[in-house]
Amino acid sequence: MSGTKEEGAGRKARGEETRATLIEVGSRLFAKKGYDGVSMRTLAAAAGVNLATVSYHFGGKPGLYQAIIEQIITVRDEIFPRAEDVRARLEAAGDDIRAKGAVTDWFVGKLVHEMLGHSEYDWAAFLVSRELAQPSHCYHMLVENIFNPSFTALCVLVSGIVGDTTHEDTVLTAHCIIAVITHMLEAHIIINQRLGWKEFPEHLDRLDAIIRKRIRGLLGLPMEDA
Amino acid sequence: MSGTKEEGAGRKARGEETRATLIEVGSRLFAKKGYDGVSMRTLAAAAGVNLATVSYHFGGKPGLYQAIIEQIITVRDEIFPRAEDVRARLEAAGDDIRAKGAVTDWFVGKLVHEMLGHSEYDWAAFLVSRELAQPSHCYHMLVENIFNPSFTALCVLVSGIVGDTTHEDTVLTAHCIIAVITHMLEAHIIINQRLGWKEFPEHLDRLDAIIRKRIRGLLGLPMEDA
DNA sequence: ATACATTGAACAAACGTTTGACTTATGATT
DNA sequence: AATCATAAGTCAAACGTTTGTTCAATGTAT
Repeated sequence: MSGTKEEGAGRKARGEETRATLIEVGSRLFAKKGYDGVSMRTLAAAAGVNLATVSYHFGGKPGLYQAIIEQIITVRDEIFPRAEDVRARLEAAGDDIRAKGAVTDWFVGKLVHEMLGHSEYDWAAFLVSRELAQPSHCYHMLVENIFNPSFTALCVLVSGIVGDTTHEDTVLTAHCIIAVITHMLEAHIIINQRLGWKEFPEHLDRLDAIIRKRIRGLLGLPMEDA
Repeated sequence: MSGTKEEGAGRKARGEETRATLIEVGSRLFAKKGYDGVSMRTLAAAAGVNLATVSYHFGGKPGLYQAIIEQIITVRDEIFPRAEDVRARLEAAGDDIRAKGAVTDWFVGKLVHEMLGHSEYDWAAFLVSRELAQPSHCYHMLVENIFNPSFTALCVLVSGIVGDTTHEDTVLTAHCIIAVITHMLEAHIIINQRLGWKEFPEHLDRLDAIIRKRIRGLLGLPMEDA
């Protein structure tokens, strides 16, 4: 009776629904067109609210964008594996190379499903990855709360798989893995066109299998799990 | 006496130098801030010319952007290996796996040096790669003249190295290689910071060696050339 | 009655574009 | 050789829109 999500909003959360709508519509628009490519009027119209409503709730355009980033930060752990989990699985795997391969598969599989599948967070990943090439006023917040924790988890995986190597090798290899996932996101239009696919989610198993195989090879693991 | 490039411009090429300056300054600015993030006034000021000069030479903002894209297209072959060259080298390599590795090294090395080294074209690669995630009115021109020819060359390499496999595997593996190079470009700020480097060009040999190794692994080649 | 939410109207600033006058090499005419 | 008409290039100023933001008025549940 109290708070039905979609409609109603009977009692106290009258404006809370508007906030949520603006964050959702805004993140999709900003991800697709870029921060400067979206005007407040376009955004308000797409969300079905008045122009002034955005400024009322978020204080302005930068405020809405920051609210979107902050919301993404709160769900980071649902998208990206945590360093402790990676460490635990690696310790359980020990020196068994097949078990190590399984840890890699788990890691990559989670990224593929959360970032390339039709999860709630596909636009979020798109938006965040753009900040790398075109930093905004939220960049430092993202470095602290998204990029660095995710990178740490990835480094734990890489150094656990490839063993002793140089710091440079670990860092760059970790970024190779990020590269593959984010590129599939950014270039999904032309990739789907070249494969004759319509969208990734319909072929997620094939996509997952191929990416997993290539990242295994990249890490020096056996590419087939025979 | 006739046409000294930098200064003078005594005779007929009075405006030709301005055009070149605007294309160079424009490509750097568009690459860094995005099309919508650069105003005509900012651009004109950065180039040291009057605001109206841009419209005079290129007809407007979209005209300048298109001129930049067209100039990039003319130098594509200096950046990206051509499909015929890849095919020729692969045929010369035959079934020797070490020779195949050398072809891969040549391919990747060229990309690393042209796109990540301080070549003339580093900003061009940055600008073009953004079109994948955020297509402009020049997108189809880029697909025809840059993306498709480059992708074809890459597919020749991939299918020549990994042998018979599915079409999906070839396409996605080719994109994995593109992914690594373009990501190093897009994320160069945070990568350099994490490595304690200042800029890629100062460490190009290390960068080249590590990327080469990882892409060899990704393709199922031996990672060390022992 | 009160506090929160939404609305249409207006604001100054910045946007891309256009205009007309001024400057300057070039090529034909004297 | 000196002169002049022409065309190309540059510039300051203004054009009409669109931008993000603000404000006073209205609506609405508690």
